[in-house]
Amino acid sequence: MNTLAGYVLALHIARVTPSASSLLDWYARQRRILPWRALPGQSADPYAVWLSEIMLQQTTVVTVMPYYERFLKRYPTVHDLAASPLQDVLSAWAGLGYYSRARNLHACATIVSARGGFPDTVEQLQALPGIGAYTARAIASIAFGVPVVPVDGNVERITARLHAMTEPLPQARRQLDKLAEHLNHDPDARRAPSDFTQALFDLGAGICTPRRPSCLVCPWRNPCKGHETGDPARFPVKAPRKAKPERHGVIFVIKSREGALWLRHRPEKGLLGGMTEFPGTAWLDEPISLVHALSQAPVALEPEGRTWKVAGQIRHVFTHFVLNLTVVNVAIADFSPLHNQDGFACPPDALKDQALPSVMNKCLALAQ
DNA sequence: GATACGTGGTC
DNA sequence: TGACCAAGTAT
Repeated sequence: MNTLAGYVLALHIARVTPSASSLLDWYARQRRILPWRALPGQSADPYAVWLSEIMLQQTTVVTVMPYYERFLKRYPTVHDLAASPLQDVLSAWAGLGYYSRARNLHACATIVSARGGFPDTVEQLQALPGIGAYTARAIASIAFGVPVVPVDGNVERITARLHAMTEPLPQARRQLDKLAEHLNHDPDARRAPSDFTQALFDLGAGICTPRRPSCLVCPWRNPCKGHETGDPARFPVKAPRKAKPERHGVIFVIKSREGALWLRHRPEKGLLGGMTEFPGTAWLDEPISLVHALSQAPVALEPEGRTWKVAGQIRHVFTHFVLNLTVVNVAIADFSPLHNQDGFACPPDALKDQALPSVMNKCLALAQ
């Protein structure tokens, strides 16, 4: 950092110095009870903290809750998770999104189980699959009492508001990291790393919220420059996002007389990596003609006894594109003609154990 | 640094 | 209705 930038930064920090003790006092009264969170005076279980942190990446607490409970019941320890086949883990993760998390979760569990437990330093944690700069610091501070501040969306928002930062994200990220780190210079924060980290999360989730922050009851209202501007909700400033392109495809829900469905596994990497899907065309920028698509069905649709029908269309929004799928129902006597195709027959009662992502459940719902 | 990577809820 | 948002990571 050059001298001028350093000077400007020092000036900001000198002007905005919230006290850790006021936040910790607020947290002692207002802390949320969460299943992965230790009660006051107890120490957190690293496995529970890790599992919750991975699930909570870009995902709300409400969404995570039932998945977390199910996972903990199914995999009580990291060793149980490590011993499970990846497909079972993907099935348990299905619907939660960002499926590389589930693949990395399993890989991480294997390593941790083999070494006999989680490491307790930021550096060693961050070397594990699926654990980046944020999660390593979250686990280290919450589970092991290491005095570091994990910078997630909450901490970014709180910090950007404290300093009324006008530099837009994501460019401002490096500067926000620096400013957030200074929160930890307060000895009161360093004395209680676990509580301080979780207090920041709760402040971000309950008070310093994205849309309508409740500044009147905020323990850090006083030094907050964002509050001083009268419109704290405009921080952090964000760069405009790019428009999502549309993609199109046709998908076949092929059902046998006995009610079994023909499924296949997606490639291990990339979009919905390792998840289960119905066979179909590639997803392309332009709509594909139905006639052309039908020729790509895994089974010929002509012979007597096989019927097909367009069930309808589904529209599904992914992170970086919008997918339009035409769902075609195909009725077939049995799966013998598909024997050499890429895929497998799934009996009705085995469907719940499949790793079907939400987009595929949407197709299934339409087909039935 | 930019891009790929899901989903469901809210206003 | 659509745009934004949620405890980010890997490449």
